[in-house]
Amino acid sequence: MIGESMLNSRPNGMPAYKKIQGAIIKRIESGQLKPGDTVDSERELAKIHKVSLMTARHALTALEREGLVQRRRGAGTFVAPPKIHFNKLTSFTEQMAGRSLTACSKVLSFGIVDNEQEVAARLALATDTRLLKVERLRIAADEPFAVETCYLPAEEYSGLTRAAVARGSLFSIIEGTYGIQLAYADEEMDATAAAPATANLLQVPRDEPLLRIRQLIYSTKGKAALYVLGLYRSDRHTLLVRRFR
Amino acid sequence: MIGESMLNSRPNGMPAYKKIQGAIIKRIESGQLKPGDTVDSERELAKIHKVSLMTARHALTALEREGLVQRRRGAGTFVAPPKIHFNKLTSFTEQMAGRSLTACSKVLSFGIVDNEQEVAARLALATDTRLLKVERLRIAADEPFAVETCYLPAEEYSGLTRAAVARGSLFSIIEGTYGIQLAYADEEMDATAAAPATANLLQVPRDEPLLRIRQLIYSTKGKAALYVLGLYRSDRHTLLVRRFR
DNA sequence: AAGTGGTCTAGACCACGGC
DNA sequence: CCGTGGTCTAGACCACTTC
Repeated sequence: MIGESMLNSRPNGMPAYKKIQGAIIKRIESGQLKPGDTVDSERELAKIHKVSLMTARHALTALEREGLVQRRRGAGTFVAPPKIHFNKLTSFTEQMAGRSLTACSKVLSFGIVDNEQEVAARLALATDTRLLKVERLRIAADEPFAVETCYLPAEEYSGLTRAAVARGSLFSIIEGTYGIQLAYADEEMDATAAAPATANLLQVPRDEPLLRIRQLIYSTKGKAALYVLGLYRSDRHTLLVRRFR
Repeated sequence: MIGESMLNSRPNGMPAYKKIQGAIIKRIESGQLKPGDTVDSERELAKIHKVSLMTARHALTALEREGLVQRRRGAGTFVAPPKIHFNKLTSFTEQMAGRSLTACSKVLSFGIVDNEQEVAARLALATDTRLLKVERLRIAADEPFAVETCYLPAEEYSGLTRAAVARGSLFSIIEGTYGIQLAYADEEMDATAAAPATANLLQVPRDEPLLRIRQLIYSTKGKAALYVLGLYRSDRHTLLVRRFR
């Protein structure tokens, strides 16, 4: 079989290891597999899906890094406790959908700026580059819980309207309409006190501690695609991350 | 050569892919490789280190997830900008050493508790389990910048003394003296206002916004090894994380 | 066209865990 | 002991970027 075209065994665009992941995720989400249950071993998965060991292994390794399963040498692979998908870059809309919360956003401002030098620098652009600046209030379960300010290079997203942003997820617009695949985000987190205007928007007292997150989101081409500054109500939002040794 | 013992090609315990990583890291840290420079390709690395493609590939893939290099299909692998080692679980001591800062700690308290039910629950232990509680003030560049409270199952770390904790890194004690390999940490981050006592320790005004991090650190066996609650001066510490889509 | 990373094969041996 | 994950081989084809 050596030398056989990959197209034969993979007519669509989905890699085999992702199919395997999908099958496992489905069994976890449907409740068929509960936390602590053993997942099919590498060898079993290889047989079931008719792939080599390395491919089955790749599927499990990636699932472990996403926190969905836990692997123990000599013992097996087990379903992890149902934590949030840490280390996974997801849009507000996607996150809320995952927790089955009613969520919406209100566009506070929408326009072009060309004098935000720090932001331009972070995006690795000339300091006078025209940037599209969008401020949005994020609301979940009828409570405001974050103010997010996004900056995008105006040239690359020409035609983007306030209405489009108000209607749907910014991520899906970028990935769908503009065909830019987002890859990862470097995030900087610290705490800050709510300024009067922000406090008012979030309906919290002045100087309330807020979680501040600055995201620099990159495309698969390694280019900075957008910059997001978020201020989160700490009583409604805690961030989860997994770090490896 | 099929079937040859692994021991022949790997007399010591270091896997080949880690050796390759080490060689690359060395060239980056010595300045021989600067940000943006191309790293040896998979095929070159395979030849140089006399390993198969999959092994060379494994080395580069892992380095990319640590943020050290950036890979672009069709183009090559490039040295990433010198960000902090996000997503890497490191001890305070290790972090400070990496930034060549003089760092020290002051042990504020050290003793056994058995009534911290929430902590015991997070460690997946009975609510009345005896826990070793260690409070420390972290100081960098002669400025206090964090208060950390660690909880460890007292039974598993019997013999641990206040003097030992004061002297060295808790991580190195756990991994060295007790032979427990730490694997990863799930961290929860939010913002909180400094209580009077905390503000005093950190030399900040009362109610100053602080970054609060709750770490649940796991061993390679998948067991919760310790719980750490940290309060960080936001003006001296921002957390960096990379999230993937 | 040449080179790169992404996916994949069909196996191998090792270290470890649980019975 | 047997099954598990961890490492590894010596290649293959594909999709993509750069020239």
